Amino acid sequence: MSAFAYEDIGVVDDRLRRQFDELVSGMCKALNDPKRLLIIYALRSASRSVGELCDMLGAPQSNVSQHLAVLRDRGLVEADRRGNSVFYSIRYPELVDAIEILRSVMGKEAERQAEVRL
Amino acid sequence: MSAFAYEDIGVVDDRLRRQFDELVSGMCKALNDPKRLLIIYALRSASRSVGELCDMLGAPQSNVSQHLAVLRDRGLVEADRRGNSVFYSIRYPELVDAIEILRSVMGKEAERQAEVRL
DNA sequence: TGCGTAGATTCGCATGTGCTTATGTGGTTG
DNA sequence: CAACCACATAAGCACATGCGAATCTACGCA
Repeated sequence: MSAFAYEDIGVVDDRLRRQFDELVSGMCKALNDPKRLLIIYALRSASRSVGELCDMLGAPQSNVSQHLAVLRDRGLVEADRRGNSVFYSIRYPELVDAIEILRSVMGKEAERQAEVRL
Repeated sequence: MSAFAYEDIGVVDDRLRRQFDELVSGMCKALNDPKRLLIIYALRSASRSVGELCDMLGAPQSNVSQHLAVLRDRGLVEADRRGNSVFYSIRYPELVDAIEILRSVMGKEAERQAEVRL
């Protein structure tokens, strides 16, 4: 594979590279955990307090708070204090769309793998 | 928050839980690395050999092969041996759509954070 | 002011992940 | 066959990440 092909191929430029670095550390990393996906899913239709999310997930409070911190620091969810509780809501509903695409791809891939095994 | 609220809230069932477990280990984990995103992006328009991808990413061959193994094991890319080289292509173009949604959300969030700092 | 509740944060640990170096393997060519 | 090429894989290390336990902070109320 000679260096002549470089022009045909195109080396990825640093701008795109940096953008994907940020994309991973900002969004993908936040979606890379089942509980965080469940949280986003739980907030899909309504905002919830931390206690409610703990009940829904069946996870200890500190754990849920830690996951919420990850989502909050990256701006994916919004915290709103009401009295003694803190209610969370998703800031970008499109996120759910992206997750749905991944779910659909996962479904197709599961089918394919089932076929292969025949 | 009393246990009475359970009926209003709804505990997430094990089915959804397992599905998100698989979603993370199957798809999200694969997308949780800048180089793997670059690989998918590079394969967006055409299939590429490992050597070409190495040139495009400017990464050592073993490293690229390892990333390709991650994508291949999860069925996100397809390997096709032609002579002495192996050409890879993406199996599900929708993946790029999902990535684009995340990119757009990242853009919005960057704007928002810039506003906050004013 | 003191107490109780809801939530956030810190710490230590076990586990996972990416990278480099080194080696193995399939296919082509002489 | 041997030499070579493109690629895959294994080993080891440095670093990140999720978790539970404990502690800290903010708010409401008597």
